[in-house]
Amino acid sequence: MVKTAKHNRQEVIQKATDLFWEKGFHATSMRNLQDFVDMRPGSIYASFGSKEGLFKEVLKCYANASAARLEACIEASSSPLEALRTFFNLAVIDCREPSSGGMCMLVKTISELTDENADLQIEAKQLLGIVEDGFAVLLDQASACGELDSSKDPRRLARFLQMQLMGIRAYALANDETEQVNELIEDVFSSLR
Amino acid sequence: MVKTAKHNRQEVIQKATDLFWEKGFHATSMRNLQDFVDMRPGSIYASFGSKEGLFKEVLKCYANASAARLEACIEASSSPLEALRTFFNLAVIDCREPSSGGMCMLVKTISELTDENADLQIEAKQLLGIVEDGFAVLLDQASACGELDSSKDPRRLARFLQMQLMGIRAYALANDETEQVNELIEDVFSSLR
DNA sequence: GATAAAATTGAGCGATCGTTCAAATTGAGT
DNA sequence: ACTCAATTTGAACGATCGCTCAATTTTATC
Repeated sequence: MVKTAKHNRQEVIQKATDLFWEKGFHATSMRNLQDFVDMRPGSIYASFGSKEGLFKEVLKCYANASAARLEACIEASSSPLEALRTFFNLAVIDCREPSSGGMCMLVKTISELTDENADLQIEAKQLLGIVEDGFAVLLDQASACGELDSSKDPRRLARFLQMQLMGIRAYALANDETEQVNELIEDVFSSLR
Repeated sequence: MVKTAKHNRQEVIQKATDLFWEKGFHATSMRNLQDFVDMRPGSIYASFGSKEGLFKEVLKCYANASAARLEACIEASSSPLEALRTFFNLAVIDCREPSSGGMCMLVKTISELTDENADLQIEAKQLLGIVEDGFAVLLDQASACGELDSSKDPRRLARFLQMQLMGIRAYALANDETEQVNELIEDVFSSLR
């Protein structure tokens, strides 16, 4: 027998992601969430325990989706660097669709939260590390197949790329000129060579 | 006759900056501010009109201070690129002192706020533009005095640098390894040549 | 020192916050 | 159909939100 619960957990998390991503943790009220996912407070608290609990679950799903997208870029591309390039383009496009909040949700979370909610901060930092690890693996491959100057340290390059992606998505928030943002991606990847 | 008001306006704004920068707009309550600047609500509202009004004034002062710091870096340096390098180092150090919020306050603001508070968003975007203009002027000089390959477009390079600075400060939030952050600055400036 | 203007105070407004829980509803096993 | 556990509901809790304003204190002028 299939799941018959009125609210599919993944759908709820997805909707909560949309809202949290756009408005941030503090500016999203439980009443906003109740309306948006069409659940009453008791149900939400029975499922997720607290606003923080729901948010933490949202962060995990978001990071999983990011890792999955990077994987998809790899399979759709013929080389490691091309995969990274595709991933960057996707991230910036996602950044621009009005439904999303713009920046990487993990960065936005780290930026917003303080020592209150320390556990959420730590969670977000760890999840960012996972994505960076994915970059490092790809850059290792790029180095191995000669697509990248093998004298460069892949781990350091991964940090460099992670930083640049954060920068581009932040910059895109403040500057609506799509062409200029695309030039930034261009500049990043030409600086790799 | 000198100003004898109990609360110097600039001091109040500076304290408010510290609090807003660290906690963000939404997470900073008026009661937090009342305690921190030691003023009662009536006084604050008489001076600044609203929480938004105070925040907008804080943003302006923050941007002015940034521009002034860039100017100071220019005077303390012997070349345009060296001035930029000093400015980057300063920004990242400021980023790391625990009193401040870490990221550039303007980026953090744009990241946090939504269409509610649209005027604050617009304000922050414009102020960011001013800093970028400062970069462009410096890069123009660097190009003129041969410190920079004159085939490169200074405006585009200014956007590139602005993006990188955003990226580094965001990255520094998620990664506490000072050495790795310094390597990032290294990488950015070596990619300019 | 009397007086008027300016600045500051703090109790408290209505609204909203995250959260709880007794009651109502639903779904599976018999 | 009946039962019982699981799920969902929504009114309501105390706390806190941004903010107001009559009352008080401070300051400037004479």
